[in-house]
Amino acid sequence: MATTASAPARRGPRTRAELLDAAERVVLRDGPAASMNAIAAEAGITKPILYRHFGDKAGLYVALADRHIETLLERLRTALTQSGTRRARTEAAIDAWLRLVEGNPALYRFLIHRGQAEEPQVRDRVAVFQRRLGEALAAGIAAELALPEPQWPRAQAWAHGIVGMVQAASDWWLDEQPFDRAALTRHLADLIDGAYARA
Amino acid sequence: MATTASAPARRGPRTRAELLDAAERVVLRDGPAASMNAIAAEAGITKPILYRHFGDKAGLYVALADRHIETLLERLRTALTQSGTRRARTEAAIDAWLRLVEGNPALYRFLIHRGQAEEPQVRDRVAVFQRRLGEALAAGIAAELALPEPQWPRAQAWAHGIVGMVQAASDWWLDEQPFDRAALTRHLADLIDGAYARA
DNA sequence: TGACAGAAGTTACCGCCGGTAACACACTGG
DNA sequence: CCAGTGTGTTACCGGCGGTAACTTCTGTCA
Repeated sequence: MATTASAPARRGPRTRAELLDAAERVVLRDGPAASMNAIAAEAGITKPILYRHFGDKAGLYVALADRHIETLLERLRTALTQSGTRRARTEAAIDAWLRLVEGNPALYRFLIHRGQAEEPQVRDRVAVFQRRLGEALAAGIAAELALPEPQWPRAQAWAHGIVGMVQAASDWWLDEQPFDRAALTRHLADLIDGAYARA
Repeated sequence: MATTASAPARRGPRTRAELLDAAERVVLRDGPAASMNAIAAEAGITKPILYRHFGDKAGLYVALADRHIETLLERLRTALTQSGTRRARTEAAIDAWLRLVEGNPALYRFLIHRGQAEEPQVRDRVAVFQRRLGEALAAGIAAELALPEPQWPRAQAWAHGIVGMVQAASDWWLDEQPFDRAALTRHLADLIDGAYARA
């Protein structure tokens, strides 16, 4: 039916990248509840091929996330190691994150909001991303403060906390938008800077 | 089979509380992926009764969450309004949260970690809890700092950020446990207190 | 050129899920 | 005695993630 003479429907192999493109389109359109059938249809193929490529749904989602995670981690590391004041580094790192959030909320929700969850395996593997963010930030903080190794756990606690802070504030801000991105960056940097203690 | 003469299997009505008890047992045992069938079986009944009581899975989960949310919110409000130093209030609020996390990780994951998610309706309604935490904290901060109304959004940004901070730090800490609860409380209170800026 | 290995892709199925329709049984009040 | 109401059941629906088994195409090498 779908494959009449007028629609040759390519028999050749799809590349992994093409499949991921299709999957991304569907996920960004339907949210993380996107079904494997829908993704396969979007890619112009059927389910078993997806499973041959990615193993299971978790594998597909991880592959999807990996395309963006490295980019973002790199931007954060750049922000964290740039020259200038510590405050500038703080703001640059937060802003790198908020730009992603503002520019593509659907992608953000997919990446960090572990939207799918159903299967524990998916939750765990996607949660890894948040952990990697935290570890990257912990390294940045330890370097920033020149902390000796015994104090690393403290830096880790702070780092994972800060990642969660920016993430939760992003969620709230996406819904409410009471001010622009730059203002949120400032407010969060203020908080990390100890503005609450001084207020 | 399961209902032989030796097991009369009660024909009388189950109360809503009994059903919630059973649901809670299953959710804490199997995680948020617990199926309605499993919950019904645990309660000694069958699915349609659950649906008569709670409408759908989201309804059951909300009812389940509501049993604990008010308690926790009350504890937080108490901590936020107690007398003493600001630092003491900060630590008391964080510690109230961490006690729940440490005392019943499974319940914590269910409440805050929006584990289920599959259906958007469930996600949204469960996410409401985190929002309420944030709003309660925002009120506390606005009161603490005697902020005029125009500055409330700033307090909200901080509050929702801090809620996320404590939550993310809890997640990490539950897995790693590099120090005890009191130390985590101190570290997080330090961060809010501006220790990073002073370091 | 042609037989063939193997990748690419399909159909058809499995068990389970959330959710519902339709029916069976007890208990009460008129 | 019987209707009505609430409690429970069985049996089903469509759709999900995932898989087995088969077909069809394509490139390779004698």
